[in-house]
Amino acid sequence: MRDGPDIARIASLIGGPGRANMLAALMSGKSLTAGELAAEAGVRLQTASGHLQSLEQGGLICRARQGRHHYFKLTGDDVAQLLEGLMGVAAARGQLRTRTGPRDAELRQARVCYNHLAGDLGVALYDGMMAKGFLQIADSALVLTPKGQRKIAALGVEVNQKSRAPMCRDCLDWSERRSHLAGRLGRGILDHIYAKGWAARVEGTRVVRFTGLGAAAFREAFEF
Amino acid sequence: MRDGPDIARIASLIGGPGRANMLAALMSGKSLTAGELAAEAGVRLQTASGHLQSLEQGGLICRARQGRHHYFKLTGDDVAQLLEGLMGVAAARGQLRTRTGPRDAELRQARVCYNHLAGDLGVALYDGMMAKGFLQIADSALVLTPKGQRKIAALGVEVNQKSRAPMCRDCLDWSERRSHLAGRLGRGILDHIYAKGWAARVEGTRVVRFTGLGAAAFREAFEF
DNA sequence: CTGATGTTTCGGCCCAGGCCGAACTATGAG
DNA sequence: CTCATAGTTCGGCCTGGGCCGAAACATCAG
Repeated sequence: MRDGPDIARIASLIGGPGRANMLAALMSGKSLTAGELAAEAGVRLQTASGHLQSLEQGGLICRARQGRHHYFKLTGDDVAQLLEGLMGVAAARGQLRTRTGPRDAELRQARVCYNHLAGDLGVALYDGMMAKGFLQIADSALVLTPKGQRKIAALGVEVNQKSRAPMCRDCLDWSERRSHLAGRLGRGILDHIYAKGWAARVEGTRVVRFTGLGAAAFREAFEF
Repeated sequence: MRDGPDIARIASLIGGPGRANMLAALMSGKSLTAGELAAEAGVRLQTASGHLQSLEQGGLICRARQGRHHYFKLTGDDVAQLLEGLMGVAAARGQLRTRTGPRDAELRQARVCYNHLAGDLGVALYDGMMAKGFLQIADSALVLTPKGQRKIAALGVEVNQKSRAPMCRDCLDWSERRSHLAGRLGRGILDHIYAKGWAARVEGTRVVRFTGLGAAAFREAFEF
């Protein structure tokens, strides 16, 4: 089977433990510097530098130089989705890195999944919007109902209209085994959460930490 | 970033050139024996045997013994989808294995993509069903319209109702840069094509070879 | 200019993993 | 039973790639 695109190159790129950790870190959606990524991956800077070059050359990440810093991010949604898929398969196969710690609880509570909200709260939001009739599954595909559209507009959630990415997409959580909301709307809602000051990212992790009031306001706004 | 499922193990499993070739071969949807897979990957049997064990242990493929043959197939749609995603990213990054030959033309014409039809003809079918109002994109998600449901029923296409997989899904071609139809319906249609004798698989490849009459009947039935 | 910080390049060590030849096990055909 | 075919296990060779220390390069702050 010598036909088709070269899967192996890309997969082996992701497959190195160092590079995989870096990519996982970049799933936060933020741009990170070489040093930060080295720390995430637990390797020295030189090693990281090499990996980052490989990933860049492979087209999985791209680099923006700013002064003496080099910021890296995933090249696009397709890469993020691929990594998500990998996590899904890995999780389904029980390939969890057995490590439960204090940070873990917060991660399960609310974390960022590339550009949208995941974790308990993400799942709750999804379920709530489904129950209230804002979202609906039409023929196994997720749709924002007219009622949902009005709700979103009323709340002032801004959704990127230009992107060709799907409006709603469900994204399978590896911690919960349930769906949460991704796609342009998922991103818009997370941005809205930040903008309203309901929650903030915990530096250096994927944890999204809600304030007490913020969590309440969030639940009230989206009625779940 | 020590949290989350262990991406690296799975990715590196796919990343080995030998194993990647085997997986690509299994994307045909057919079960293949160890020997066939060894040939596909271009390695000796002993090597293949080792790889197959790794893949099995990693949960990407499963084995069915039948006499002295061991048949392997992908464990599920999620794995196939993951591989598809990899192909997509690889193709988008221009990582095509530059190899054009006589077989290539047929592959671009009509081939199997795990369990549904891809290639020129697959894309044409998709476009046609869209144009005729059998399929529709509702909020960036693919839906089979009532009209489409009647059509499918009239043709006698059998769709697996039990599976929880989506009814319609679009699947991005790496040869065309366009969508074709996947999901339960995509599978049902391909089965229908075989059942009607419109086309048959070319042994050992992903090529789907239509007969002259078969191609005409296919186009007429689905009105494209 | 000098010094501090962030990143890359170079050279070398080392080991995991790919591959194969040869021998062994299982199933089937006669 | 014997022979043939499909697959696995074992042992060894060898390359590729991961990682690091040291040194070079780049950018900024004085």
